[in-house]
Amino acid sequence: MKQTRNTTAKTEILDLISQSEVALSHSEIQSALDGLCDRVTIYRVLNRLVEEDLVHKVVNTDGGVKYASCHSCATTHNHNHIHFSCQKCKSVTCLENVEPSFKLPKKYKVSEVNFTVSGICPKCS
Amino acid sequence: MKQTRNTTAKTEILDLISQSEVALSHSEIQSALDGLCDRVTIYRVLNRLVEEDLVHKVVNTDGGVKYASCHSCATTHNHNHIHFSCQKCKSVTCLENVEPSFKLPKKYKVSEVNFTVSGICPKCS
DNA sequence: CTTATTTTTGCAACAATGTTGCATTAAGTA
DNA sequence: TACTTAATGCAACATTGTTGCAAAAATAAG
Ligand SMILES: [Zn+2]
Ligand SMILES: [Zn+2]
Ligand SMILES: [Zn+2]
Ligand SMILES: [Zn+2]
Repeated sequence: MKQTRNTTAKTEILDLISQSEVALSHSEIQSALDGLCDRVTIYRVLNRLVEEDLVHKVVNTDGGVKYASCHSCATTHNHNHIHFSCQKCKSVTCLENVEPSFKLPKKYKVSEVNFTVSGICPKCS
Repeated sequence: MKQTRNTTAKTEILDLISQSEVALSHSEIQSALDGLCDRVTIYRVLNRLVEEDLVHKVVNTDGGVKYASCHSCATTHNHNHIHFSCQKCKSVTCLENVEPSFKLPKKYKVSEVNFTVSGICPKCS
């Protein structure tokens, strides 16, 4: 297994995501970093962070991809909660307490879920 | 309100999607049509089909977008069912009978959902 | 059937997002 | 300090989706 190193880019990006209330997209991160590193580096760091389970990926209802930190990972480590996507302010929020229940036909083997709900968030209504 | 016309492209594309067991992506449709019309036309037809509720859009766990026909639309017309994305054969299937239940905090107003589960489908296991 | 009206289409150009190869830089370690 | 290997920057490319505009096709009207 390969090693992983702590670089400025990685630290800064993880800090940004951890300290954000909402999930962040690549382009939002790029603006926030303001030239600290290259676009490509951001993509690679994000992949690494997901790989290392320090961050999780959220696919929005419009297909856009955002990243959020795993606040509850220390204990349970699953990312089965719902994400809410506000159509007004475009924010994507983890609702870590909301885990939907569903029953698939037996033969399906589940390894990952992505539940996104869009509408109007509390702040916008 | 504007009219809508029945064109060859629209008919062919709707047929393709209706007769498919699995959800189809733009590029899959393009290959199947084999030059019948331009890429751009396919995008525009797909948007129209979604607009007219003849087809629904599925955003996969990897962010890819696919389209599926609405078999149950005649009666209930909601697209709240789960979609299953097979990591092996890459197929995306509507599980029209599986509607997850979940409870959001009161203040959120829901207008659309996208539930995707990925793993291994029956055919691949 | 012919003409008129409005939607659709094709094409070219553009934009956004993500990936890859390769030489250079920098982190961790001995 | 020097060495090894991961991480970065840069350029180039790939995919997906959008927009403007002139030409073509579908419906409606005569
Ligand atoms: Zn909002
Ligand atoms: Zn989350
Ligand atoms: Zn499969
Ligand atoms: Zn479906």
